[in-house]
This record gives sequence, C-alpha cells and structure tokens, in this order.
Amino acid sequence: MRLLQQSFDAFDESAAARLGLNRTDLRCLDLILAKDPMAAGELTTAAKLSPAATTTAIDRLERAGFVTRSRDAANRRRVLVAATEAARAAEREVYGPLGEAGTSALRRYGEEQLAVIIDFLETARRVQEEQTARLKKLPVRE
Amino acid sequence: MRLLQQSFDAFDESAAARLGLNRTDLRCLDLILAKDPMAAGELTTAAKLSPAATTTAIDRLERAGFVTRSRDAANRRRVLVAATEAARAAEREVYGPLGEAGTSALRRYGEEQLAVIIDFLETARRVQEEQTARLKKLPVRE
DNA sequence: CATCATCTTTCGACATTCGAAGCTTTCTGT
DNA sequence: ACAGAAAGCTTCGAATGTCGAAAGATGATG
Repeated sequence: MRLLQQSFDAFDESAAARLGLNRTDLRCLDLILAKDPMAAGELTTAAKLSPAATTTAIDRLERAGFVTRSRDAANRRRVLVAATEAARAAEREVYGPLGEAGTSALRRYGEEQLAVIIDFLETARRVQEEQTARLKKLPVRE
Repeated sequence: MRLLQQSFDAFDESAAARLGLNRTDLRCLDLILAKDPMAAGELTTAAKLSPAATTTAIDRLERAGFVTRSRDAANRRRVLVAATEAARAAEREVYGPLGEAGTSALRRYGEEQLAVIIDFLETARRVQEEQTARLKKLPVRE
C-alpha cells in the first residue's frame, strides 16, 4: 500500500513537471476539468485553499493558457473558471495512456477477482477515512 | 483508485496537522523513522529535496523535539539525524491504529482473495511507475 | 433604498524552496 | 607529509506560494 501511494505521488509530480505547473495548480486544474466550468469559490472549497491562494492559482493557470476567467452572467459576483482546449489536450496526454494501461491490466482478472479488488479498494478507503476522522478528533500539537 | 488516493492524501494531511508539522517535514520524519539514524545527505536524496531544504527541515524537526543531530564519529563531515522517543510515540499514535484497522479488515479475505489483492496492488504499482517513466521522457513545458 | 451578505481580489507578512557560495572534514597523488 | 580536490552540511539571498485581513463589487432583504 505504501509503495502504491508513493507511486501515485511520483506520477503526480511528473505530471506537474510535464505541464510546467506546481502540484497545487495541477490539483486545481484536475478539479476544474472535472466540473467545467467551475466557480472560483467552489474551487476554493474543493482544493481546500484560502480564497487568496485560489485567486493566485487561477492567475497562474490562466497565464499558462489552461483556463479562462469569465463573470457568471446569472450572478455577476461570481467568476467562472473554464478549462481551455489546451488543458483538455494535456489531460488526454497525461491521463489517457494511464487509463488505457490500467484498463488493459485489469483485463487479466476474472469477474470474481474484479469483485474482490473492488471490495478491497472500497474497504481500504473506508478504513483510511475512519482513521483520518480519528486523527481529526485529536488535539493539534502546539 | 482516485478516491483511495484522495483518502491517503487526507490522512497524511491530518497526521501532519496532528503533529504540528508540514507535509515535507512529516515525510522526512517517516524516512528517518524507517532508517534510524540517517545521514542528512541520505535524507536529501530520499526526500528529493535540495540540501538547503533538508537542513531547514531538520531544523524544524529538531525544534519540535522529534529528531536530534549528531556528528558521525566515523566520518565527521556527516551529520546523523536520529528520531527521538517522542517521534516514535507519535508514530505509534498515528500509524498504529491504522495498521491494526487494516490488518483486521484484511481478515475478511481468504487466502486466494488475498493473493488477488496482492497481485492487483503490485500490478497497479507497476502500471503507475511505467506511466511515470513515460511522463519523464516527455519534454518539460516552458 | 439602505444595509447586510456573498464572492473575489488585493495587500502585507510569513514560510518554504532553490541555487550558489562557504566552511569543515576526508581522500588522493606525489 | 602536504597541497589540492572532493564530500558533506550549512548559510545566504532571491523567488514562490500561502494565509488572514481588508477592500471592492454585486446581489439579497426588509
């Protein structure tokens, strides 16, 4: 598990390097691609950043040509952030082959085995979340 | 998979908050606990930080009471970083229950199922690493 | 239509990172 | 032995990213 986590980490880092982004910005871009367009405030919540940090992150993504800003016509206080075609192309380049490799690797398994794997993944996530919740209840040091 | 990764991430963040550390320092502390004592230079390599960043990370861990510095008697250029008892106690508090919960969750599976899970984990890691290697070959943007 | 709430941005301060330079200690060749 | 190079860590200055607070603009409410 630990090793798998480290490999996730290494992948994210390489992906960020490939796109010339830092990891915060890559995370934001992923979130924007998942819900396109997205209001800046939603991104603040989803990325767990301060509003100020979100603004500068969007600035950087905009400068890099991955997103565009526009006022929400329905509520002109809000700013909508939309991914550009360049962002979608980058997503395909980075995640497309990963998805294909994953899919073809899963073909080795039979139906029962896939069920075990899915059950395991769900269980692992549940355990991890329970333990996260436990930590959150403990007092913060300092 | 994506969700599992996010839950890993959330756990690490809570663990760091619990200990009053940032995530870089937590990663360093994990590495030190895994190979205790560890030379500062090894930590630089293992954590993929610059030597300068490593020095300040050790400074912070030392100030927090989690590690101590000492000159290597055999090679007095090197600085050995050792975890304190407080660090080991923190490790037990944070990771102990996670390990137990994980172990007990795995008890639900039979031997064949466990074999499938292990195979899956290894495959996933291999795929992830192959894809990381692919990204590293691409030119860096900008 | 005045006031309060919402949403984003700007501002100043602080933390973390890096590259380069510096210091001490060890190794190498003569 | 000893001069010079190498190894290993730290210090320094600059750049980057983050936050909290305040400000600005728009929308909702009575």
